[in-house]
Amino acid sequence: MAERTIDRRIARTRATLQHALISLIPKKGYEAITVEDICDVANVGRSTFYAHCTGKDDLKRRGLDEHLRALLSARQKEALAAQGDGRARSLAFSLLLFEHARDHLELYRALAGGRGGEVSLGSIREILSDLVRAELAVTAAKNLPGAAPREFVVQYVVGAYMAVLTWWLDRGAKPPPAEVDRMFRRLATDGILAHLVEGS
Amino acid sequence: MAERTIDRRIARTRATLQHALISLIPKKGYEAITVEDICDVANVGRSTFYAHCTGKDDLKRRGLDEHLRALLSARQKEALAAQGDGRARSLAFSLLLFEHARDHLELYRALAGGRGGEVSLGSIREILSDLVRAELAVTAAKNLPGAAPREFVVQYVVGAYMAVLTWWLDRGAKPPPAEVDRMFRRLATDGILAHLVEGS
DNA sequence: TCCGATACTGGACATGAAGTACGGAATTCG
DNA sequence: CGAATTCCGTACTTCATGTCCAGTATCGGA
Repeated sequence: MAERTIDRRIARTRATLQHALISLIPKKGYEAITVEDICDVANVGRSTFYAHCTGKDDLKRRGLDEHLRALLSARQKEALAAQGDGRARSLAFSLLLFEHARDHLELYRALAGGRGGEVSLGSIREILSDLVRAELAVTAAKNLPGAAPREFVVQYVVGAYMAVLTWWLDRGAKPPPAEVDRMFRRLATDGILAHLVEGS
Repeated sequence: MAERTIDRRIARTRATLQHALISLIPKKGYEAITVEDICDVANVGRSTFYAHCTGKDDLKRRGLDEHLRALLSARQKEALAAQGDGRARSLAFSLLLFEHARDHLELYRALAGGRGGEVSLGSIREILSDLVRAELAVTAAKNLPGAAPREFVVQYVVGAYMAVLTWWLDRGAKPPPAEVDRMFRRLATDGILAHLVEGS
């Protein structure tokens, strides 16, 4: 309502700043980047920078949120399609996110890979936690006595996934998403024991 | 060889600085802490601080390393004992680290819990990766075709463990270490599927 | 016990980044 | 085209970092 059509200058500046930040992260590492660096690369005055966001973290968060929104909508569609299919595949987010990461490799590598990724990984982690939590709520009717609490399982799965994702990204996203997805879901559902004894 | 007996003044100063940092983290969060804050709490001149370490991160790392060394030696003993037993228990580090964390709750909560934990978690993550890697090298003779690469499994397991550990710490380490250890190792070895259908 | 060596004090200083403020130039929208 | 908005560039304040140094306290060895 408030913002009908965004001024082209604003859009340009924001996009330029985003791109500048992303391009800077692999070179210096997120922590070492200064606001002046970003403005320098983007050819934008520092005053202008502060007119758009309150700092480095803010800029990063905006960019990440924007891209994750796209993934979320895709995930929504997938979920609906799976419901139509009759039964949703477990850990459905996995393949989706792997593919999304591959499609925006530079972005993800900058945001989540190696050093300096901790900040934005928090956002992804939370979103994933919600997805897994919802999925477990359907699959596991209630907490069995003696079993691990649901939140425990959520943390377990999401933590494992995040680790695998960043590892995959750091190594250049070599194996195709489908394969990485298969490996992850196999480990998660059947455990490492099954993985060790059987082969495929 | 070089440092026979450490000067008492040095030992005092270092310990005081460590304690000051630890006590500050829960209040302000690691990122917001300044060197002056630490010196203020510790009643130590800033010059003195820089005579001992190069900065905030350095101080933190030293403290963590020191405490992890203790754990490592314990782990070594455990590993030897298990070998004498005939067969080492899988994921042996789990119980050990949970117990160690409980015994140094404040330290771990400050270092690994909530916000500001990302820095030092890196150290723990690396150490754990080494342990798991070594364990897998024994258990899984070689990479089966079609199976996930060993490093993939390592990242998976360590990521899951770190997530569970920080979750446990953030919630006050309520369940006893033995129970958390059991839940984790069950999930890791048998997968979440087994956890969902069976109870215990 | 005493003395040389070593570590701490406390303050001054340089550096560099974070934010803020504002007049004038450029661009956009209607 | 004209009014409104945005951007530029510069200057300024604030704050934390890191270094340096002379004086003082404390330690370890003889």
